[in-house]
Amino acid sequence: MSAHAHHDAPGPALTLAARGAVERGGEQWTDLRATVFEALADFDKPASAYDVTEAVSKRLDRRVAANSVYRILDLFVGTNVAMRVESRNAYLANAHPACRHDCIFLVCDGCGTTTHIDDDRIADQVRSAARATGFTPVRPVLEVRGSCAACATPAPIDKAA
Amino acid sequence: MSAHAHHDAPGPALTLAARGAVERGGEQWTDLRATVFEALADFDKPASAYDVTEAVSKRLDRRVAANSVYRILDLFVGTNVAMRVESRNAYLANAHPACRHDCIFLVCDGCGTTTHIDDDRIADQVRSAARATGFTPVRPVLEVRGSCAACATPAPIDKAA
DNA sequence: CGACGTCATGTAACAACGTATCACGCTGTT
DNA sequence: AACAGCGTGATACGTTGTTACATGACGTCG
Repeated sequence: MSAHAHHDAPGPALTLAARGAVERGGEQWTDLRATVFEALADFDKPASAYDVTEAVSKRLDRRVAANSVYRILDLFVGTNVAMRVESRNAYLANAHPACRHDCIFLVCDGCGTTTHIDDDRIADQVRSAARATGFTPVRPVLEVRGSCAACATPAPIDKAA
Repeated sequence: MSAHAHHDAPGPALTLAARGAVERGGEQWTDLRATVFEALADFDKPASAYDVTEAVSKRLDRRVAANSVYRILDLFVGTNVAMRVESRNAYLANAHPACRHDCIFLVCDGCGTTTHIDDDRIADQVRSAARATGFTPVRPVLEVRGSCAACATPAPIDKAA
């Protein structure tokens, strides 16, 4: 575990920002929520609710119920403190809880690494294309499965030779 | 935007088109596959693999294993005959198996109805935004949660009063 | 100070989604 | 007839997500 800084905001600052966002949403910032957030933020890939449950249980040295974690994760998504990667059934801490974008996730099918782009131009086009059909967009889900630069390894999906 | 004809191709023609696409993909068009496709095409909303399993079992008047249906659905997705709605864990028959687009799904959180837009302009932008970061896109997942015109009912997500 | 309400969390059970593995039967080939 | 390849059946398992209800902390109000 050497010094790898995958988050532009360092841990404590990020947690503080998250706390602010949650409280501005009219929700409390409890110890468990803090722990869940920190555990989530420590992953550098999208983590499933069960992964987070594991991590939280380890941190607290007691068994935490998966369903509490689900609730908290949902609350985080609702307050823009975390995001859900639909095509992976997994969650990611939001590095910028302050700004709400519709971000685009780039999900590597090889290693699972997920990066994101905030391209409001594209997101706006998607939203207005939706509205043009009489649909009222609430939450765009913009994800791209593929291979990251590292795993330029091809063929993640096919059924082998 | 009323009179909605969600399947421009009528049943038999659509099934035929699907068959063509599957066979061009080097796969066989079996009776079970045909039944699965027809059952799927009969839903006007995204259907879960289990919904399809139910429907197929009813049509054939015998119990079909969910896992066979999964295999077939995956094959359909691979041959562009069906599409998967990630944010719903559900599948949709593709009304145009002949043309491969990256389509955008509009998923109503109220009634579950899902329509789709084929906007290659947006899809291309998403793909190139991804490539710009060194990522190799394979399959964009473009979905929008929200409310359809009918269910203009607001508040699909919140936790109630 | 005690009754009560509200909210976060725990517990247990369950439902939904997805995959692995091995067996069986059909079809085409030799 | 033997074999290989493929599609399917059957069974089991693992993961993901939800529901219902109980408990405990904390604040308000009588």
